[in-house]
Amino acid sequence: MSTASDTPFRWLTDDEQRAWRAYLAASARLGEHLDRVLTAEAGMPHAYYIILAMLSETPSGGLRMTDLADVLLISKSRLTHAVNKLEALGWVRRDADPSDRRGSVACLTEEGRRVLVATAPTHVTSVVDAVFDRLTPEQVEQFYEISSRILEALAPGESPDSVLRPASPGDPTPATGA
Amino acid sequence: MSTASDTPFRWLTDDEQRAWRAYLAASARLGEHLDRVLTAEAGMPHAYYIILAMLSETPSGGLRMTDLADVLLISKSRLTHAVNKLEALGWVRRDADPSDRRGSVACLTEEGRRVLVATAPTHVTSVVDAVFDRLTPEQVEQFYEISSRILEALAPGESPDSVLRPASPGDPTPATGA
DNA sequence: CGCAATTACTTGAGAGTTCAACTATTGGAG
DNA sequence: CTCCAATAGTTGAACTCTCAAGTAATTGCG
Repeated sequence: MSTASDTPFRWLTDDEQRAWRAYLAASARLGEHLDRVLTAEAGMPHAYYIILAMLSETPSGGLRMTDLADVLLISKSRLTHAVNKLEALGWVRRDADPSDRRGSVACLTEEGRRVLVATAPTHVTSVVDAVFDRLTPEQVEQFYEISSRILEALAPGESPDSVLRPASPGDPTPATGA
Repeated sequence: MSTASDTPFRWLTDDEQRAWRAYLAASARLGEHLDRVLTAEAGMPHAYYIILAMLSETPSGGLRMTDLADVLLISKSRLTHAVNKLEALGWVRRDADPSDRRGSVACLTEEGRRVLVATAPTHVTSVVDAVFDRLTPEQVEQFYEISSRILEALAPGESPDSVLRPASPGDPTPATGA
C-alpha cells in the first residue's frame, strides 16, 4: 500500500516548492479567468458550464442526479443547488425517473443546448489561449500524466479517462470540444 | 505579439481534451482536499493558510494590505474579508502604517505564528502525499513549466518565481516548507 | 409480507468570493 | 496653496459551495 505516507515526514524541496507555488497561482487564476469569461458570455460560472456540457454528451441529453454528480465528482447537494439555478434559467429541466420515484433526471433543454453551443467557442478559445497554445505536445502529455497521478491520490478507483465523461468509452457528441 | 488568438479558432485535440478533463478534475479535488485537511486541522481554508504563510516569510511578519494582495494575486476586497476573519481569530493584527494614514499593515500575531507552525507539517504532508511523492523529478520540473506558461497568459508581467513570494529574491524563513 | 437499512435527493444555515460602490488620504498640476 | 485625480482600503449584497440534517422511496432480510 502506498496511499498515505509510510515514508517519514519531509518538507518540500526547493524545486517542489517552486512548482507548488507556480501551480497554486496558475490554477487559481485559471479558475477565475474561466469563470469571468463564462460569466461575461453566458452569465454562469464554469462549474455550470461543465454540467451543461456533460448533459450534452449524453445520448438522451439527460442524466440521473446521482449519476451526474458522480461523473462530475461533486456532491449531490452541490448539484441540487446548481440544477436549481440552471432550471430557473430554463437551461435544464428535471424529469421524473419512471423506474424510481425517488430519482429525477436532469435534462438539457433546447434553450440550454443553444446557450452551450453559443458559448462553447468562446470558452474553448479562452482555454486554448491560456493553456494549450502555450504547451508543447510533450507538455500536454505531461499535463495529463501529472493530473492523473494527483487524481489517483484523491479519487482512487476513478479512472482519469472516465472522469468528466458521461458515456465512458466512445463519445457520442464530441461537439463540445472541452 | 502572441497574447490572444491571432490563430483561427480551433477545438481541443483528443489529447488536449483528455489532459484538460484530467486537470479540471484533479485541480478541483486537490483544492477541496487541501481545504478539508486545513479546516479539520486548524479551522481555516487553504486560502487563509497561504496568507499566514506569506506574512511569516516577511522579515517583519507584516505587509501592507495592497502589497499582500499583490503577492497573493487576489483582490483587495477578498483580502479585506479574509483579514477580518483572521483578525477575529486573533491570528493577524492590523497595524497603522506610519507613512500613510490610508494604509494598514497586516501582521502575524504570536498566536497566528503558532497556529501556522503547528499546522504546516500536516498540510505539507497532504501536499506531498497527494502530489509530490507521485511525481518523478522530471514531472516536478514540467509541473513548474506548465504552471508558469499558464501564469504567463493570465498574469503577464508576473514572474512565476516572484509570485507567492513576499521578499522576492532570497528567502528569509524557508520554515513553512510550502 | 413487514420493517429496518439504504439510497435519492433536498433543505437551510454558514462561510468565502466577487463586484460595484463608497470613504479617506495622498500626490501632483497649475 | 488649491484642487482633482489616483491610491488604500472597506462595505454590503449577491452568489456558490459545504456540511449536517431531513424527507421520501426502495431494497432486502427474516
